[in-house]
Amino acid sequence: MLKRTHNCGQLRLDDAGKKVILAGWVHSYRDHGNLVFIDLRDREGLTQLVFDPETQPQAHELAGTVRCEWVIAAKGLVQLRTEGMENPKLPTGQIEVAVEELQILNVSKTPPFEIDSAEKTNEEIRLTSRYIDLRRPEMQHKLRTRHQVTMVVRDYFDQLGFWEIETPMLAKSTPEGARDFLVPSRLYKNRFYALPQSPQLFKQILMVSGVDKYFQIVRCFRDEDPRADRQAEFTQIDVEMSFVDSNDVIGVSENLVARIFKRILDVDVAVPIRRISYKEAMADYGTDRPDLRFDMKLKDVSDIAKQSSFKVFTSVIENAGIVKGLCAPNGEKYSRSDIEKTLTSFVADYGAKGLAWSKVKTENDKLSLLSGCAKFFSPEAQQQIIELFEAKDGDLLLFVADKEAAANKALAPLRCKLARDLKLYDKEHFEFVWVVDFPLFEWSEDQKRYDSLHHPFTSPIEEDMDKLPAEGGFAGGRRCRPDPANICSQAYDIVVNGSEIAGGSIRIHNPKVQQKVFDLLNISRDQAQQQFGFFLKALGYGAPPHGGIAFGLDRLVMLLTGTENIRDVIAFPKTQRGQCLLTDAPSEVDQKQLDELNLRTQRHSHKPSQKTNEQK
RNA sequence: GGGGCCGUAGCUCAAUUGGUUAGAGCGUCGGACUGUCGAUCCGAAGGUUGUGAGUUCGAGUCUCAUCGGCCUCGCCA
Repeated sequence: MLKRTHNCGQLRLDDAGKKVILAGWVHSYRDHGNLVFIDLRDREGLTQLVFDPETQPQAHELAGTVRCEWVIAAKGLVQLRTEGMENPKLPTGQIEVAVEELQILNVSKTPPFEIDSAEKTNEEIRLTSRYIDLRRPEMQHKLRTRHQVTMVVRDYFDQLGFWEIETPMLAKSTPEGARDFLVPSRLYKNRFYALPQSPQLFKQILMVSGVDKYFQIVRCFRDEDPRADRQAEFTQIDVEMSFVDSNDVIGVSENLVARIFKRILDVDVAVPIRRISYKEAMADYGTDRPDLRFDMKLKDVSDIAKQSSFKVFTSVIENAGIVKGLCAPNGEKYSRSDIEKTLTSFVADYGAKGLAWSKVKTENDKLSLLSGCAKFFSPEAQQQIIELFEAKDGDLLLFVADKEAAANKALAPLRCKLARDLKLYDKEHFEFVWVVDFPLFEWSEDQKRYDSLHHPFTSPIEEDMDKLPAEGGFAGGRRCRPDPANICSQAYDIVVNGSEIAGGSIRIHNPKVQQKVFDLLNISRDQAQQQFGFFLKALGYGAPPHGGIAFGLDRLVMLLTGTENIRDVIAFPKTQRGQCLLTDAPSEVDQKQLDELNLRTQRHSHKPSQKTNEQK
């Protein structure tokens, strides 16, 4: 076999005159009868090979038989291309390799889709023949970027004295959180491991162990329905540190983010990254992961609306609801029917019962509200609204009247949709923000109890310790004033362009405080012992104050590569229904395997698993 | 579990109101061709319209079911 001396993206003008050997895939061939050209591709690029029947008849003849995606090696002379024949689209376009010897290393069937037009190809086919899809330069760029990010991460944490430590994949099922993937135990009948939703408890225990600074690039599993930016199997950059407060973790994290964006995209991230409180985020943007590339803040107009004659508004306010809205700059381009069909049905998807609107127009040298719900407002009220939103001629005001949480739920995505439609931001730009001061709990109406907003191991701020319910009178040495709804946590999320890329917190390191949180979450003592006993016990043996954070690697790489689809940044992703189209997992198993695991399935029909796209 | 969009040649798409033998580009195969780079020119092959029922004289088109893909609500401590 000819051993390559260079890759296909490497040769330049300066290399002219060198004898080289290249190897790769036939990207395309152009057979002129006389000359044959082959664009040879590997992950580094394309190089043109030229075969001349006059000088190398043997190689030329063989080249005529070659087809796309065959694997070949070619030995020849690097030469300048004839004048006027350079290809400015290729980095190697100044030169070509005049082949003297050609070896066919392997033939290939005709690929199921053309490499060049794969961008438009049905994803189902791309996933079924993933090995072809991954040959595409765009996909290789994403694989490479992902690799580069993990290398920056490892290098960064190593320099700061962090240790990368692996934690078990076969772990214990936890009652809270997402649905677990279960793995039956062969040695213990009726017992199961769970694949980790995150290494949360292990990393905290590593702090108890004195590891001090831990990180891990780790696979996590949550058995919930996928989305465009979510897979059941995903990767976290998991971090935990001892003897730290929020600012320490935030500092380490934002410097990492800055380094990643600098190294990968040469983008400077201004550090420290600004912070806003959860309360502010919810009030101004209706979500705890606001997209700050554009302004268009939400405003509560309840005070003005309750004096209107609009029944929808007044009755909602009487029932403890609010009227909240936003001002879409130049939103007049939405017609009445756009608003009443498209936008109204958009917010309806998020549970809004309606969408009130009004356009802002200049009349007699004065801004006023026009059409829609304008007629329900007095001229004075209209002026108040215009001032509140700082509305201008041609703007569109949109309102949702509902309970505060419901209004936010509809308005936050509406705000993003409008910004997208109206092109209010630069797609290439990144806007970072820390969201801090989350409440520790939120009331769950379904379950009639409090729920952790972050997770149950998040610590309250010192000042709010005494708002936890009493447990034998103990409240961190202070008197108790139970007020769970108003406990502020030491949690923090970093949000980029409306996407949460990391979240973390300072943890509870006092077993008594931890126990009280479990109590409040209505986790019984028995249950807590059974599920978290090992952890509570560990906290009892000198747990240092500690905290950490976890980054979503997949989403980070999506941002860095400008991808909207998480499957594009995962080499072998699953479909929306959790299938791997390449391998046909999940598949049925032999009865023998089930017997060994002491498992009996409810349906015994053992039809052979269906191959989706068998190649001939 | 709910909602939406989609499924026609290997790939991307077309096919009038339900009406003749389902078309095109790319790819594939064969041939031609002195420098191409999305080569060009000539020719050919390639289809159970995802699957199954139904309505109809007649279904790619309408109805129902089903399978699959994507988006989304719920869900995702």
